[in-house]
Amino acid sequence: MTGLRAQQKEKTRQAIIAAALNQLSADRTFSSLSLREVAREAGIAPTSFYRHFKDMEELGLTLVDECGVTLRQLMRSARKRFGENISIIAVSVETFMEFVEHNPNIFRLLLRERSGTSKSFREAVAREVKYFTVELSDYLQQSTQLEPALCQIQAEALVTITFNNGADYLDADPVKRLQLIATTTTQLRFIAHGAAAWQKQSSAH
Amino acid sequence: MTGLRAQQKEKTRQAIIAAALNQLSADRTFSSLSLREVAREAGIAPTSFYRHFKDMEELGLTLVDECGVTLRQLMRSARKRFGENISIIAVSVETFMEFVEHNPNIFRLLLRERSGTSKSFREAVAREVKYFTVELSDYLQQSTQLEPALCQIQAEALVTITFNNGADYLDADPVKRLQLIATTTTQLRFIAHGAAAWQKQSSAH
DNA sequence: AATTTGAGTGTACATGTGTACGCTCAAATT
DNA sequence: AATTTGAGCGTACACATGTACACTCAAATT
Repeated sequence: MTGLRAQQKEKTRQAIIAAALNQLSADRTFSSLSLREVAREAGIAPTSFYRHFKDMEELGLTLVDECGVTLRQLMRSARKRFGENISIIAVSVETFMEFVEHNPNIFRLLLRERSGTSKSFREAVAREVKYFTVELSDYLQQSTQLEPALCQIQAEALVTITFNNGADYLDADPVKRLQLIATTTTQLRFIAHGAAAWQKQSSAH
Repeated sequence: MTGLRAQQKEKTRQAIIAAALNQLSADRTFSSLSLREVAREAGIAPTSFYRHFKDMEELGLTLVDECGVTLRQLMRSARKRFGENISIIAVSVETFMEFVEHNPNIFRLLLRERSGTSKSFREAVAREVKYFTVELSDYLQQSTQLEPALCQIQAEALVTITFNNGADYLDADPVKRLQLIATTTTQLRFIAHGAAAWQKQSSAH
């Protein structure tokens, strides 16, 4: 009892999402997309759009949420790859950059709307980044024995660096991409090292 | 021989710039501004705009450049405040956040157009960030004796962290702002500490 | 079999946009 | 004093947008 009707609806809903994602590129902000254009590419009349989303904004928030799901899957897969003969930092960076490489448009959406025009967008992105940060902070806490507050600050720095280098990765050629992975890894190690030293120093004050 | 005519022109040119800056706010991207609207606020006819700028894009690039000038002035003043009884990291963070506080709209412009739609915009912002990074890297090199490559990577990380926390600073209330200054300072120290340790470790390999 | 529902359509409209074109008239140049 | 220049104006146009409204017609419900 799938509901043949509901099935079709879901199908065009996906077509709308796909059309929007497809139009998000290096030179297209989400807010520069038009309802009509998205509808056109999805193969429906402009007014049919409203059967699925109240707004372009509602569509955008859906995309951000979808992105969050993908990112969390990614993190799970990263944890699986860790432990053989590769450090947690290296595997995280590599996995993240793979994500960027395979989902450039949706990553660009996150990147832009993080400091974008719509408050609910900014909040949605902040939420996704927070998931990312909290899980990392928890991981650091159990694996490094550092103070919670320190883990939190450290995690925030790690995420910031990774996220931003991801942005550069988007526009880089293959050679530059390898360099970027190396640079990012080094910068993350700076932070990890510095945080550990910080705790030692302050507890031995 | 100022040219009374040229004086007037400069005046309306500044009016255009002021109007654009004024319209850039938390919920207005540069690309969402319209020529007509800017002209309206500047008190001129839409078509008069073209006497001053070829494009909205040309206006935007002018704003970015103006921002660069302001930023460099800021860095000079930061260096003057250093050395009394405050560390270079602390004074840099404070100065930067002051800049953000006093020029929220222009900082938002930088922030957004960095990953924005127009290539020439992205390049212009990248150029300004690079000035910032290079000067910092030079400073690190002469004051810490670390390898040039290491200084460069370190400077990039420092700038990334500062820039991003500046973005959060924009939307924060006064209490959160003080916290942010403290957090940022700590994160920068992590990096500085980590970079120094990195060099020791690798030279003693 | 009769009725209700709702996804998708097509038409229509008001609004805002960038910019082409020809004008004015005061400042600058000759 | 005569001429040139150019900042600013007003009109006009073609175009794209969001969405209101009344519709169809097949699937779902009764």
